[in-house]
Amino acid sequence: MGVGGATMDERVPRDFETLRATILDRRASLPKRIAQIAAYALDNPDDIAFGTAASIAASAGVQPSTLIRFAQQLGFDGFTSLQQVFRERLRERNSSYDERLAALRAKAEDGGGHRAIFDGFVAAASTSLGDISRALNDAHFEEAVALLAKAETIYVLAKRRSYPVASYIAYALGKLKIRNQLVESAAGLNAEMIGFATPRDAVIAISFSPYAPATIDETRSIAEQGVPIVAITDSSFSPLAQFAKVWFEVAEADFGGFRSISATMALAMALTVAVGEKRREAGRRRRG
Amino acid sequence: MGVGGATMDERVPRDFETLRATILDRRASLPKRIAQIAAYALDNPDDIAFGTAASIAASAGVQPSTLIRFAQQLGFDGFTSLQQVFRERLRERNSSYDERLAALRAKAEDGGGHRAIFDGFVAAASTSLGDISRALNDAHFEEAVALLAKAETIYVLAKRRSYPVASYIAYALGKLKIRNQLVESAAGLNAEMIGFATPRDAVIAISFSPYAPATIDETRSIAEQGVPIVAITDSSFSPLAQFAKVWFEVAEADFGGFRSISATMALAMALTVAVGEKRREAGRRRRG
DNA sequence: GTCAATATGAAATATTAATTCCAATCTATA
DNA sequence: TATAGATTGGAATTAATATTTCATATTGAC
Repeated sequence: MGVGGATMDERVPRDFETLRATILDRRASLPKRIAQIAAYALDNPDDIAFGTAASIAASAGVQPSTLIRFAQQLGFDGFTSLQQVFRERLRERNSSYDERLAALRAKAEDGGGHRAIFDGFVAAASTSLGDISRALNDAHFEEAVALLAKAETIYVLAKRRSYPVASYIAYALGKLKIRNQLVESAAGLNAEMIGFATPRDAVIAISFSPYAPATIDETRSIAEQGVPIVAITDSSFSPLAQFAKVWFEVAEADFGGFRSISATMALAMALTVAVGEKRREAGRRRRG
Repeated sequence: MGVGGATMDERVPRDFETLRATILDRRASLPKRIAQIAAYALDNPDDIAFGTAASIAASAGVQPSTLIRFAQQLGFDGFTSLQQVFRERLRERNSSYDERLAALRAKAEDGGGHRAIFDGFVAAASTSLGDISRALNDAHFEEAVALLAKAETIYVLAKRRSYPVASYIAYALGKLKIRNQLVESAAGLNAEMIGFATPRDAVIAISFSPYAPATIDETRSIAEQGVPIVAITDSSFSPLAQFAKVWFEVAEADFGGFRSISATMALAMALTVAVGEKRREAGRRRRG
């Protein structure tokens, strides 16, 4: 005591890369069984993340107590805390942007200037794009495109935060000469407008939590008329999903309480252009 | 075989996609708390993979027993076996991510359906975000924020392709309780609306080549009334630039003839939120 | 080859987490 | 509105898992 304890400098590796480096560094000086489990850990990190001490020890051909000794030698206070590092690694792989976002948020909060706000929104947008790129289901996309391509008129339905997306879709459809109807009558004639839709038409409905009641109601009533619906929403439990023939789940990252809209926009643009494309293909085929 | 026991049909989902489909299928018939945990599970699959029954239940706002009932309703014999499915998903995702990406790229290249269109828009959006992140001038941004923060009313001016951005800004300003006016009268009263603006107000004008003549005209006339203008446009030669106190040049990448809009959106959101922030700061200072 | 230090195996124990059970509360129905 | 059935919350119980302990084996120095 008093003279600077031996364990004082034993900095416990908190991330996988540091841990890996530490292990490789000490490799030569490790006793046989410890070395065995060390090699196993670096070769099968996923097993360490999910297994139990007993199951891992068995796979590696050692006793559970050896596994714990290994963890302790590295400075952890037991197997459980060593395992955290391996689990963290898996999580981070999936969402490496989350930390960056958190950092930016912190910076923006303690007065990092307004630039931090801008960076935050850019990061949120990038994250969202990455997520949707991974999550989008090809088959659903094709199905949605097919459904929309054969519609006589495409109705576009969205309020509030989703409205900009709807107005963009309407603009792009117009450019592509695809008949469409943005449901947004200031005069409160939405119900009448919707009344004209038939099963030969189609709907793109967009709504995110908290779902605008008007969007839900309108979607319901148009679905009851037998008009097929493509929904863009943020959870499979969204009230929109139950009415839709096809739906897309878009998880937008948020910054400062405002969610990004980039992933939704990218999806909307892709849908629109793909529908245009499909119609051209179909037209070509029909003409010969 | 033959007699078909009662539990025989209870096919337990062994992979995540099947599980997901099963949950969505039964969604409507699930009791409240079970539905709550079901929604949480699909929205936060990683948490299910890593958490303990107690921690997950707490995050989802239910009792651990509810979590177990949920697992049992799906045919698992307990939480632990349900969790296996979520863990398996993570392992697979990680191990095959690179392969999947490569396959995707290959497919996109030899015209593998409409997915390529989607990927193209995601790529365009990412590029645009990267570009603006590098190009944005901090000083200009601060200047624009300052100018807008002290405005009595913020007028938002945009047509056609830029209109979705304008509607988003108007929505966000409204949420932040900042007085604003979206100039978009269907009745053709834009000129009159603009007539009310004074030098104590401010304008956000957005227009990209080919510049909508109406936007240019309206921006000119409002500038002549001495109202300060922040412009978002795509070139320093843009007709908007000459009227603006501050302007931002946003270069959006395009795909298939359609330009991305993500960078503009990110800038718009950042401007809006930063203005809200600045007003709060100013308010705090004024009050003490 | 002997001794001390270190490492290992295996079982005992302590801890933590999953599961079950029961009373209380809702919900739909007559 | 009374009642049966379903659902839920929370504590009690049971199962599992990590950790400790101690006896035994191995290694290296003299």
